[in-house]
Order: sequence, then structure tokens, then C-alpha cells
Amino acid sequence: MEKEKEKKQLTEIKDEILVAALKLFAEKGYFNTSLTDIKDQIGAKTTSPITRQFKTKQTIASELYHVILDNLNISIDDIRRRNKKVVDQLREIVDLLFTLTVDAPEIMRFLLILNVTEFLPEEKSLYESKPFQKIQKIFEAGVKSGEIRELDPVMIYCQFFGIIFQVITMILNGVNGKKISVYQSSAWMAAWKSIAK
Amino acid sequence: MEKEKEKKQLTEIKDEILVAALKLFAEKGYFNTSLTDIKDQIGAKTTSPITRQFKTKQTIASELYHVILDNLNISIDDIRRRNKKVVDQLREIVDLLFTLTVDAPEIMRFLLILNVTEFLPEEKSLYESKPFQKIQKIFEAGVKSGEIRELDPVMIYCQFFGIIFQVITMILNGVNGKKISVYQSSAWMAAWKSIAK
DNA sequence: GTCTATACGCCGATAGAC
DNA sequence: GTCTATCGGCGTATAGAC
Repeated sequence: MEKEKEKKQLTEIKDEILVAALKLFAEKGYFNTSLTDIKDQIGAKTTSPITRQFKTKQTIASELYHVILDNLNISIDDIRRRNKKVVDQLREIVDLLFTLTVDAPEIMRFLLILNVTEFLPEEKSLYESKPFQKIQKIFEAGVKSGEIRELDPVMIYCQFFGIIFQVITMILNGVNGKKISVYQSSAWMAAWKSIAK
Repeated sequence: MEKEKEKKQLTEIKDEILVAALKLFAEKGYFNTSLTDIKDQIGAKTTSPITRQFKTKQTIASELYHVILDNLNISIDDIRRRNKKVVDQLREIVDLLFTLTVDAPEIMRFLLILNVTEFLPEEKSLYESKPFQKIQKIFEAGVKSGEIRELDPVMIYCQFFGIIFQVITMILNGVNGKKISVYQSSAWMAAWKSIAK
């Protein structure tokens, strides 16, 4: 049996910090969250463990953003591999986003509600990020295959994700209406219908 | 001839501060803007004129938010008065929002891109604000009159403004595509079509 | 790898002369 | 109503002992 370690592994503590930071950023925003808050959240006595792993507070947010986008990217690759038709791919992507909204709202708050460019000026916007560029390739394929109408690419993105993101934002801000699953299918239908041939 | 005043009027300086703050908030965000920045923007030597008119920095943002919403509210009343059909009212509201996007992008950035609740936790979200509650009354009337489909009220809002806001956000972030007027009419058509009977 | 202690800067806000 | 001067506080980040 492995002896219980008091001092945590590097990767372990790093993840712990990222999770804590994500939670706080999503709750209060980046600027309203201090390193002291993060320190309290992980139950440390000082901010040393944090500043050791990450040079600056910005680095935490930056790594967080990358981890989230990378995971999204992997999921989208998986979805593309498993589904042939564009409509099925998009449907699964929407399902994924709503699942995240319910199971990990912090992630969706970070992506949709926080203005990431305000504290990470170097980073690309969501629209220009790898996973969402990939999704725009899917739109393109859909236009070619005749599943999607021949609209301006920017408009396709805006119509589809405008609706999806607005509904998710509502849920994140706590609309007191129907069940989430109802909004999910309504959102999907409206978003798809707005671009489908 | 009136003698040139060195000391500015109260309301005059107040407006000047609000305009300066709006510009900087929209550019860099609330937290990246210091009172010193605002002071420089209005060409004062110290922050005294600012802290005299507004007790705190938050107050500036708060008054700004109210002024913007009040003006929007007035415009919407005017639009409702001048147009009978719901479709015409909504069309004019969309025109107004796009006009603001071109002529006063700071205002739209403040409303759509900044996360207002992060620095004004007491204030209502855009969705719950007076002018947008009023617009939801218009949606309601449209459903009654048969111009709009019988959808969930939240979904009507999300479909219509999801598309409109997403397009405006794209423009504010500088999409390098078609002319704005093209996006404007495309956005209107898509948004209206998504809720029209 | 975590602690104590501390430095440093910046910003918001105030007091009082002019 | 604007200036000079200054205070207090917070938050980031660092240095060095354990």
C-alpha cells in the first residue's frame, strides 16, 4: 500500500488550482477574484502553492482557457468521427454544450458570460478558437452537401450559435421557466431550422 | 457676448465624465479602467472633478447604465407610438440597434460585450431591463395579433435577439466580411423569420 | 513543496488650500 | 469647482526559512 502523501503531486495541485479558479472566475468574474480567494478555495494557508505553479494570475486564466478549448476540440473530433451527416454532428455538438451547461456550468459561464479578451488580450475569441473554427468547417460541409442553405458563413454561425448561446446564457442566469431539456430541444430545432435547407 | 467660463458647469462636466468613462470602459473594460485614466481622458490634472461628481467609480458605471437604458426606453416608446404593426416596431428597433452599433459602438459594447453584473451586481440584466421588458410586451402583442408564432416567450426572445446580438457582436469585434448594411438586413430577416408566423 | 514575512505598486478616496 | 498632498488598503509577487 502506498503511503499517504502530505505534499501533493505537481499535476495534482495544478489541477486543483485550475478547478478552484474556474469556479471563482465563473462566480465572481476574473477581476473580483484574488489569489487569496483561490488560496482559500483550495484550503491552503498561503498563495505560495499558486504562484509557484503559475507565474501570474493571468497564467491561470490562460491555461484554463486552453484546457477548456482543448477538451472541446477533442470532443468535436470525436463527434465528427462518429457521425457522417452534418445534421447529426451539429446535433451532438449542441447536446454537448447543453450537457456542459448542466454538469459544468462554470465552463459555460467562463466561455459565454465572461469577457475573456478583457483579461486575456492575447487570446483568440471563441469564434476564432480552434474548436469553433472546426465547427465552421462543418457548416461549410453542410452547405456543400446540400443540408444547409447557401448563406454567408458568418451569418450561418450567427444564426445557429446566436440562438444556442442565448438560450444557454438564459439558463446560466437562471430563467425560471420550463425544464432545461425543453429549452434544449427547442433551441436545437430553432437553430437548425434557421440554417437548414 | 457671454464671457468664456473656466470652471465648467456641473452638468457639463458630469456628461464629459460619463462620455469619457463610456469610451474607456468599452475599450478596455471596467476593471482595466482607473479613475486616473478617466481623468486623463477629460484632460483634468487630478481625479478631484470625478470623485466630486460621483462618490465612487461604481457610481459612474451605474449612472452610465441607467442613462443608456433610459434613452433606449424613450426610443422604444417613440417607435411603438409611430408604428402599429408589430413587425414594423421590431424592424425599427433592430434598425436602432444597428445604427447605435455604427454611430456609438461604445454603447453597444457596454451593453453586449461587457459583463455588467460583474461590476454592477445590483443592476438588472439586459433581459430584465425596462426597455427589453417592453420589447417582450411587443412580442406578446405579436403572438396575440397572429404575426408571431405561439412559442415560449423566452424562446421568442432568445431566437430573435440571439441572432441580432450575435451579429452585432461580430461587427463590434470587427468581422472582415460584407458591409454592415448587408449584415443588418440579413440579421433582421433571419431573426424575424425565426419567430414570424 | 509549503510556510512566514515582506516588499512594492497602484488605485480609490479624502482633506484642505486656493 | 479644481488644485496639491496624502492616506489607507488591497492584491500581486518575491525571498528565504523549514
